[in-house]
Amino acid sequence: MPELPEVETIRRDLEAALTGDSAVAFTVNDRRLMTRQMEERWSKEILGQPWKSFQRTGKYLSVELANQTRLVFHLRMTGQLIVHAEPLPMKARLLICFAGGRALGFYDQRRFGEVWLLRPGEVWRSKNPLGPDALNEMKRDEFIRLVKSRTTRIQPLLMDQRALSGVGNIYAQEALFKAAIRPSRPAWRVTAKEASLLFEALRETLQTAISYRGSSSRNYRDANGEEGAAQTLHAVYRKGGKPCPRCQSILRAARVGGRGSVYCPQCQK
DNA sequence: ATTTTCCCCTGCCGGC
DNA sequence: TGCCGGCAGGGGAAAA
Repeated sequence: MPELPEVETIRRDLEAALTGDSAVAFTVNDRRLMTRQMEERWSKEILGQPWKSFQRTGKYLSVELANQTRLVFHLRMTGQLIVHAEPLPMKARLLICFAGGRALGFYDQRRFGEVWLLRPGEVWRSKNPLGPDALNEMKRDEFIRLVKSRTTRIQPLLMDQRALSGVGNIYAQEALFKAAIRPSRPAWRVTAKEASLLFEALRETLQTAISYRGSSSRNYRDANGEEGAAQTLHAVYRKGGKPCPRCQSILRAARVGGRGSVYCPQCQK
């Protein structure tokens, strides 16, 4: 469930907490995350290197170190990155200890999350390249062209990270509700005007969710271990059977592209 | 090109 | 109360 707003919140937290600090040690508690061989490489390339800058593209969070090595994290469903003032309250899959005394824990109940180490200039995801970031890169005209050019249904398109990156099930459903478009509508049947509205709805949804520090509907936590508040804004996500906040019709739960989706049958056409 | 199914994991929840 | 199947929905791979 960490989508763009949640990853962006964590990015900002880490930037504030760790910029300029350098790792002095780390512990790997889950071999699925990293082989011993990878661990050796990590030791050689990250220890003693100040953490310089923090970037986000889609749902990927990356850190650039002083030697231009990059660490890239993907939290998948249940990953958390939490900064502790001192080590270490619970067992992390990966715990990185910093010179300043802080520690960064990578927690991940379902263990789907991943982390990569990239050398300077190393090519990343050469096949399956990420589409433009939904907030920082995607432009309105390009979005409209994308929507008009595809036959797939609109919700799976919004969630396709090769088409545009950062949008997951929560914000796709919320943006489609705002734009009054049914999640199962074929993308090409969305009019240019509707696509334009959807683009604005999506931006607004993502930006507001960032200002609320993300949605903690399940187990998302920010880098301080605190819940976000954006779940209080959800109109449809996981609200099947409840009344539509706009017209009071009963919201319908369906499966679209193998994922759960909730919409209002009255006001989303 | 698109859709479906399966897989990776674990915890929670509802039904029996 | 306790067990169990289904579900949560990030992604990728393979099959339809």
